Amino acid sequence: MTERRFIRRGEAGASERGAKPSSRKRTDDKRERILRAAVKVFAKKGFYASRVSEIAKAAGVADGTIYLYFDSKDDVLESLFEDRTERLLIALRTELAKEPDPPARVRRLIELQLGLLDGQRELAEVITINLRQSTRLLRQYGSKRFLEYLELMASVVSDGQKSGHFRDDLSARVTARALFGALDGLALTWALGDGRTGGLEKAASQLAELWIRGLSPKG
Amino acid sequence: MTERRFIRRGEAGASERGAKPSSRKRTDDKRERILRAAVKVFAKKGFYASRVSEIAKAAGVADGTIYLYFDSKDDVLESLFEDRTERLLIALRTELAKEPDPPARVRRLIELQLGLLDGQRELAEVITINLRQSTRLLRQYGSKRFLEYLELMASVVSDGQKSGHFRDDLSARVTARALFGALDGLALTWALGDGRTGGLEKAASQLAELWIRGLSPKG
DNA sequence: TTGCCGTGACTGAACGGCGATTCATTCGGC
DNA sequence: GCCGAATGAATCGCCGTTCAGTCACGGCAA
Repeated sequence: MTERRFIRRGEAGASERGAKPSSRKRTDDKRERILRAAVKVFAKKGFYASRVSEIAKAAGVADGTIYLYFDSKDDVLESLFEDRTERLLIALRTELAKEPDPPARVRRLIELQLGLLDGQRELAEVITINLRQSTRLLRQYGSKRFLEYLELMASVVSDGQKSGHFRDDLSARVTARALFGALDGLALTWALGDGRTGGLEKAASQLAELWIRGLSPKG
Repeated sequence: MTERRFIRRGEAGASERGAKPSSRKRTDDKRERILRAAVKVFAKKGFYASRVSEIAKAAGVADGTIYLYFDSKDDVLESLFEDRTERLLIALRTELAKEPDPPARVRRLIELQLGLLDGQRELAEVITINLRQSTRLLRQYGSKRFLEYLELMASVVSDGQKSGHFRDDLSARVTARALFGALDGLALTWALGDGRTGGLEKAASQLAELWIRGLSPKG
């Protein structure tokens, strides 16, 4: 018998004064709390070495509670990706729509992707490392969000080619994959290394310079 | 876990240092056979989903035999990586030593790394995916072979900067990480995708073009 | 207002399967 | 016969998942 009672409801942070009276709904912020805890735990130990009980503990819920919100441990990881990648894609699409100049779009793409991870070392670690933990997840994603992502990058390149801003002797798809890899690799080494906020920012700027010149037409 | 490594003199391959006459009677090429089997199995199912018994079966040995050559399942992956990366590093160093022209060295680097994987889809998969499976392995490697590798790449860049062949407004280290990422990402998508022999070759050529121009000085 | 239910979110100890590792035994060359 | 290599069935600890209970809350009747 544990003595201490768990704080039921999210109202621990009492700010919810006049909020929903329907407090006991399962749709609390519990799900999000679990996801956040999962990021921390997965980042620290990796998916397979992480115990469901650790996530539960970090989230401040009981082990069983996790299964009220997710089907399985796998599902936690999967949902995490789904959720975070979705956000990233939306942000990218919105931002890129505002910028017509191809070189500037490439720069924006790079800055956005790295900028979103900067200051979120743990998330960066989960995304760059754990994505590859389960082949299943990767293969599955390989045909959904991930490809969608690559597609977005490739379109930035091919648009630039069509308008004559970029050389056209390169496959947009290959270029996109390489760019994705470059960003991913940078994020990975950063996450495993110092992981200091701001570190990625400078790298982003340099990388943009490099790619823009690399893509420039011969003239 | 285990820090000590038995170097069980699997003299099948490496005619490296101190080529000992094959005096070991029973120490066949078993070690190498196990490693080869591990590549197949890991590539197919991923490290964590692979069973030691499966590797044993694929290698044509008993489960217990694996523990005569390796400390643990982890050690199999680690040894695999150690072994294969070593070969790659040696090949790269040898080849790069022959080539003095900086742009050509970059091209060579790219062609070699991708060329070695081309036609070895399974190995590519293990290296690009499974390397990230255990954070432990990755972190540990992060300070050994992996850094050695990045160092090599960075030196190609900084040498070119010193001689004035490359622009010097980029950090050689950042550039190296990005290049590594680009190669890794290309290999990854290739391995997960069609994985056809020859596919990487064309990509390598394009990537080289891109990077060489990206690194070129303002001119 | 008070007290009594019904509901269902939440809990966490216990279960059960699984698979890495072990080790008593066998094998085969010298 | 001796010795080390090889075997593979048995072990055993671990951890994802379950589920029988707990209890907070809101509703409702008196």
